[in-house]
Amino acid sequence: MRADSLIILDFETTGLSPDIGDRAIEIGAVRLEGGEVVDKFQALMNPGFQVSRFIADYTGITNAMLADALSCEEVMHEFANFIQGSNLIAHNASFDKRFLDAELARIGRHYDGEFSCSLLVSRRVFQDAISHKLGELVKYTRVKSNGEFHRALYDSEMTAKVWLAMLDDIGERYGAFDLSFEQIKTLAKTPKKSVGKLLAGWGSA
DNA sequence: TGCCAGGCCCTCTTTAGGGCCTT
Repeated sequence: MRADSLIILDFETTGLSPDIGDRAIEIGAVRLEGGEVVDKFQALMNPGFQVSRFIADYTGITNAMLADALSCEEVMHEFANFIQGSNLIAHNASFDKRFLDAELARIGRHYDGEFSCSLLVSRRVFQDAISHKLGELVKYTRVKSNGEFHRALYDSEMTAKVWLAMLDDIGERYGAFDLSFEQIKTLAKTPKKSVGKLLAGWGSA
């Protein structure tokens, strides 16, 4: 595992759960090293059935676009190669992890990284934010955006910028820099009221 | 921008209910 390589990923899907037949239709991801985006991955994928009007409207991904796309199986083999050796971040990671696990299980592939969640971390670091939706966090952190949300690569890029803004905020407020992935995972499950003490302790260590 | 599912988190809680997030 490369401690300095972190992949922020985002799926667009046909619905909310692979347990009821939903499939991935797009994957986007950026690789962060040393606080910089050093690589990107984006691909539409054909789920083998028509997506609903709601999903087409929500994502802008139409059935015509998917008709020319590679299959989920072909794309996910490429993506499995892309993420090997890196830890993973997603906004509301429980959602993306379910789809990643389901799509990789279909092709017999595995990944060796661990997940953490930018939503859970943001609820702890930005406790005064009115909302922790990705779009609202982009405004809160004053990240530049053209508003093209709900496409996988764009959302992964915005998540990466919010993620870096959170790390900057932790550094500025607590003097805690270069947190390890294990520290991030600890932060993501620490009770909100204990977060200040935890980060102050890391800052003075 | 949904009614689907599921994890997190809060509270008028824990033998539960409902809002927040993700598509």
